[in-house]
Amino acid sequence: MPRSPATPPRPARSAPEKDVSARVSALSARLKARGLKHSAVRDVILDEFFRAGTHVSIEQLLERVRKREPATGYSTVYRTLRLLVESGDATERDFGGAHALFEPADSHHHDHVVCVECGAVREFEEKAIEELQEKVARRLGFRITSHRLELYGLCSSCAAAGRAGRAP
Amino acid sequence: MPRSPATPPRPARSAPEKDVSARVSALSARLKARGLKHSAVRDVILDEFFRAGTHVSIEQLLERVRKREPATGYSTVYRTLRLLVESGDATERDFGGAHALFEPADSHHHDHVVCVECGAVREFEEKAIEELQEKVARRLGFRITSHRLELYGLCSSCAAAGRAGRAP
DNA sequence: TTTTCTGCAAACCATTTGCAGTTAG
DNA sequence: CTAACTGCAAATGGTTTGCAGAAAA
Repeated sequence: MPRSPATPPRPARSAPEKDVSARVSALSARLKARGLKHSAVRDVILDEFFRAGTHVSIEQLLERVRKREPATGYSTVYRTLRLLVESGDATERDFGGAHALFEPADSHHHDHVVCVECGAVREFEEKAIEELQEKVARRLGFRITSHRLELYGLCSSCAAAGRAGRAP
Repeated sequence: MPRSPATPPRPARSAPEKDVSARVSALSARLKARGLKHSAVRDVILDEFFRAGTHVSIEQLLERVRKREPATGYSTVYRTLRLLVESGDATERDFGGAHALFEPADSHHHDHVVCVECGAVREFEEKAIEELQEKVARRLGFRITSHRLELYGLCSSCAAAGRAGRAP
């Protein structure tokens, strides 16, 4: 039962202002077309979600959102994220930790490397691996619809920290 | 949130008698050395677990065990499996379904292909993929300690059934 | 007004654990 | 007799859902 740290310390890249607001308003329009209503809280959730740019848990996102909308409840964030997943704008990931993590759904497929020490998540793409997966599937007579590839280990910082010990 | 069927219909290979009993008694001895006691119920659980030969959930295993030891409780199976995982004799898997699945820990590493229709699980080994994973890790500065690769799709039977429709 | 949104609290549910009685050694 | 084992029932803990009031359209 691998347990990943509750709060990945490394903030990672965050999306540039323009990208985020454009994305949010486009999405907002799409939601409206679905007959859904507009709301301030939801806007903040969307904004913070796409601004985070990394894999965030509901709790982490809630924390960010509450800085702007203090009364926000867990369920609202939960339901909004669910909405995004259903509309295909977010992807739910389970890296074995306690909580599920969510990330904006990019158009391009990618897999993940997860640091078991600090929880940092990096993405990668390796065409050759995908091809080999297809080959294996063919060999076994399977028609693959999706896959899941995650590498677990130590990121360079944590590996270095480990070698050096934790002395100040 | 992928939901895999509760009861994989395909029984898959089951280990030959001799292998199982040998394995069970060896394990039993090892447990005794740990200061643990011998018990009829536990023996049945071990026997059924290694006899199953495939990925089984606690519930599935419990069902088999109860045919021989009707009074057996869920927690006992749970605790025995936990014991096996800790001793390195079993591996816990999570293919996204409701329950965790367990399989005897073989010495050789392997990955899985899972049929999303019937829940069948096949194992495979692809050295080339492992090597590419190492390459990717090196590129990103990670020291990999483990990984997880699962292919999801339709097995040949389910694919065929799908093409033919469900007519009798 | 009507429909959707929200926060809160309760419900879910697989998994864990506490407990008291049973059993192996 | 002591320590481990067992079944049962209750506790956990993240995730979902029911509900009544608030807010859009």
